[in-house]
Amino acid sequence: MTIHVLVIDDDPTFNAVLSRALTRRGYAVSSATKAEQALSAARAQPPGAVVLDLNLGSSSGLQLIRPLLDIAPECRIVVLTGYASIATAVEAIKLGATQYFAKPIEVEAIVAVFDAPEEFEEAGEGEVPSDPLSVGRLEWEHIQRVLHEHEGNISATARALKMHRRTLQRKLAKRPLKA
Amino acid sequence: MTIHVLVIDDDPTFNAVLSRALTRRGYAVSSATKAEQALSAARAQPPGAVVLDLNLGSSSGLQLIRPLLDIAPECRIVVLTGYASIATAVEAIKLGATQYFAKPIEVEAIVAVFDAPEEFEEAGEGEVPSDPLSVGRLEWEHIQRVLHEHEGNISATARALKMHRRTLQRKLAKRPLKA
DNA sequence: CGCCTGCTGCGTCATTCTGTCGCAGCAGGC
DNA sequence: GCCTGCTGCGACAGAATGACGCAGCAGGCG
Repeated sequence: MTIHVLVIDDDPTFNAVLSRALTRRGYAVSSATKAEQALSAARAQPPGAVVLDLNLGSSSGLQLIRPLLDIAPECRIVVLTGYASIATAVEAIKLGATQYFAKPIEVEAIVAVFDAPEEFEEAGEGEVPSDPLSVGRLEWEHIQRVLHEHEGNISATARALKMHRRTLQRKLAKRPLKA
Repeated sequence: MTIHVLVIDDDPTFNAVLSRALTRRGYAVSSATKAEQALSAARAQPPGAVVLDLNLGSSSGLQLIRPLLDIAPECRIVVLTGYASIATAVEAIKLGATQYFAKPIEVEAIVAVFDAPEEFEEAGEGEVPSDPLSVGRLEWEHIQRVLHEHEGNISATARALKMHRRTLQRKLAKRPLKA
C-alpha cells in the first residue's frame, strides 16, 4: 500500500523539489504552504507521513504537530528546519514528532524514517559526538533556549542575555553554523 | 516532601559543585561517576530526578535512561552534556528523558524542570529562569571546559572549538566576564 | 647534536561584527 | 485615542576576528 506523504513548507520551490523526489521513490505526495491549508489537506486525506518545516510565515510548524496527530494518530512527522536548535528539537519530539532534522538533509534520511519499523529505539544515529560544540554553535543553542523560554519575545530575551536587541536580531537572522 | 536527585557525571568535581548547588536549594542529592554505580544507587534509593551526563567514560548516558526509568518510572531525567547534538537530543527524549541541555547551563534551568507541573507541553516550562548565562560568560565557561579536557593545550582546544588560535589566545588573555 | 614537529606568544591588516541610535509601524490594554 | 512594549531595520564609529606569519621553545628521534 502506498504511503501518502504531506509536505508542509512555506517555500513552494522546496515543496516541489521534495515532492518530486518522494514521488520518484514511490510515495503519493501532496503539499501545503500554509498552516490552515495543511490541516485542510490532512482532513481531506489523512497522511501516513508528514514533512514539516518550522517556519510557516507567521506561524510555527510546532503548533501543527498536535492537530496533525489528532487527525492521523499513526502518522510519522519529520520536522525539517533551516534554523535548527536543541530547544525546538526537544519540544517537537515531546509534542509527538518522530524525527527532527536540520536543513539541508538528504532525502534518503527522510524516507528512512518513513520506512523504519515501529519502536526503533536503537537506531544508532544518536552517537555522542566526539567534538564539543563550536563557540558559535553553543551561542546559537543558548540563544534559542532562552528565546524559547521567553516564548519568542526578542526584547525580553535580549535583556535576559544582556545583549543589544539589534545584535540579537542580527544573530537570529543568520542561518546557524554547522555543529 | 524532599525530592531526591541523583547526579551522574564522570567528572567528580562537576558532581560536587552541582550537588552542592542542589543541596543549597533544598534537594537531597547523591551522585555517581560510573554507569553501574549509578544504577546501584538508583536501586538503593529510587530518585525523583536525575541529572545525567552523556559521556561516562566508555559508556553512553543514553543507555542509562531506560534502566533508570524501569527503576523509577516517574523520575525526571535531565540530560546535560558538553557534547550536545540535535541527534542525541532527539534520541534522549524518545528514550524518555524529560529535558536535554548543552553544558554550560545555569542551575535554575535544571531545577525548573524538576519543579515543573506535569505535562507542561507548551513552551513556558512552568517558570522562566531568572538569570540565564550571558553569551560572554557561556563562551568563557565552554572554552575553559574544553581547554581543561585538552590539558591546557591551546592549539588542540582551538581546533576542537573550530576557532582561530589567535582569537582563542586573545579571549584567554582577557578577564572572564561577569555572568 | 641536529632535525623535525607541534606548541606558544604576539604584531599587523583587511574584513566583519557589535553597540548605539533611532525611525516607523503594529498590537494590546485602558 | 493614547500609551507602552515589541518588532524590523538602516547607518555609523569602534571593536573584534580571521588570516598570516615571525620567532622561540620543548620534546622526540636518528
